[in-house]
Amino acid sequence: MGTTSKALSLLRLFSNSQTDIGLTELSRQSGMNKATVYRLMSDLAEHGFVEQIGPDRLYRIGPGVMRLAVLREATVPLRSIAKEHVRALADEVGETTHVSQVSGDELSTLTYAYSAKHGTRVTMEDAECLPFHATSSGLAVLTYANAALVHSILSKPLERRTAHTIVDSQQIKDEMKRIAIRGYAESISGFEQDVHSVAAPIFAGGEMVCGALAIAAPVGRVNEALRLKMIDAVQNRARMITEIMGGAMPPSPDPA
Amino acid sequence: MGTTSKALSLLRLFSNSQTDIGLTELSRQSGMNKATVYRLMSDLAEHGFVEQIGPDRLYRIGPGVMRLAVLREATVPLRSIAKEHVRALADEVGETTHVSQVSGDELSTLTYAYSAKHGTRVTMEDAECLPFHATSSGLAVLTYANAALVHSILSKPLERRTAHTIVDSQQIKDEMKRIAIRGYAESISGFEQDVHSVAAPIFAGGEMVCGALAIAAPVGRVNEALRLKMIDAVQNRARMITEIMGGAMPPSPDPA
DNA sequence: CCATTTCGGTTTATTATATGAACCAATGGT
DNA sequence: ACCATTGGTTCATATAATAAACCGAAATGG
Repeated sequence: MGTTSKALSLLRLFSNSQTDIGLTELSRQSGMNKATVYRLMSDLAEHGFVEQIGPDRLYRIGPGVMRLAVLREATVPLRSIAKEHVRALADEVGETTHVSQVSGDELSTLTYAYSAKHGTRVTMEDAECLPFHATSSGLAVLTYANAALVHSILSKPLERRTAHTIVDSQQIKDEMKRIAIRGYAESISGFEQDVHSVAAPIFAGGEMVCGALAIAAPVGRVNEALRLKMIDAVQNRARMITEIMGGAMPPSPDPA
Repeated sequence: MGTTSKALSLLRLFSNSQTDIGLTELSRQSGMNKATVYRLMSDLAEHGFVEQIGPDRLYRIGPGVMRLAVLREATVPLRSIAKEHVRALADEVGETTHVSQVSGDELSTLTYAYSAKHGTRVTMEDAECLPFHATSSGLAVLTYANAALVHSILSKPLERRTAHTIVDSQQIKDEMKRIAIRGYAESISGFEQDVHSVAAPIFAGGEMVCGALAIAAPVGRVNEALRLKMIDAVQNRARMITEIMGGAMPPSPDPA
């Protein structure tokens, strides 16, 4: 692996459950030598990708990423567009909604919204990485992703998140065929227990899938009426976002 | 220079006036060999920091930075806080406002807001890099920055942006002393012709300056009444943001 | 319509750079 | 007082980065 890749892979260790990490801990989790990590982190810090904070010199994501993010949004405004629609969709169906985004072989939450309609709701975290095989968003994306990404995901062993998680790659492929025909993906307790979610893909710049829009509700609340409403609403909204992003949904495959 | 630094420095070439750059162009502008740039960009692309787009394979900032940015905001929510106050301040004084953020030895626009009050206004661009010596925001930040940053900025030759730009480092230092006493910085046509701006520093996590809040108005519109209003308003708002960010303004130096 | 330039990408011998074990100094807990 | 950790540093060794030349494809232009 190249030196640059090593440096960038260190950034993957940061998450909302681990926002501040020390030098030794980074070394441990990455498996790299402490001296190496030190130099790499120094390079990253020099460019504002991380910063060191507090008396114990923990690292955290730095301000430099904000400039790039603002620039990214000025070029491809997925997040700002998604924010509006996620809000509107949450109000429309009265459940938690979110948009996630593909980056390489990762899928991460870009923005989400809660509905005030019910006292109980599915809760979300910022910048969470979602598994492709265990979430409706992941399956929606995977269905329309290029063969390289599909292979990359399905060739590795699939983590069992709950008793309902599908961990057999062939079953995933079969499900993808059905999703391609229906136009939406569905997951019942596949990622988190008691969460029922539906998702539809978002395309940008032609027929390239760039993410997914999803609705997540507590399993107990999803009767058939709500389910149909969720499916209908999520597809409509996803189509709207796709259109604004200058994307196009590829035609449904011939069911024959 | 380390390999990682070289890779990251390539990202600096992207700006709102140059969002998509080809391989050869990157090589030219960075001064690095084309093969080197190719490999570095491949590494960056692998991690989603850049992506290649279109038939001519131009590079642009990739989706991967969004995950980090969302994570950063979840940790240090400067942008989301700034957005509200920038909006409120623009409405309050009827002029363009913006918040910029320090990252290493760069200062970049984080968010801005226009006022609908007047037909003419100062316009802004996303993610623009501001010179420390020629903008009120830059001077506000520099005044409270650590000695290393001050030296780093003032030891290089200062670019003359307009006929009014101060390019003498000693004059900048003198001005910084005045700013420290007054608590705000002011620049009249120092960056762009016909723009009069005032700025106040924002602190986070103790007495560390992390950026600045500024108001920019057309020179012709700034009479003494408006000027005083701008100065008062920008300082008040900056204090509010600082407080929310858990920061503290260092005490004014003894005028003696 | 052919010649030329420019593009993104690739190869390979050379060389500069990254690496990691051992080592410090400082801090904190027992 | 001691041991275990921490962040950070050193330097001989080994590995990975580099740059010139090259390739095929696609524009460019006479």
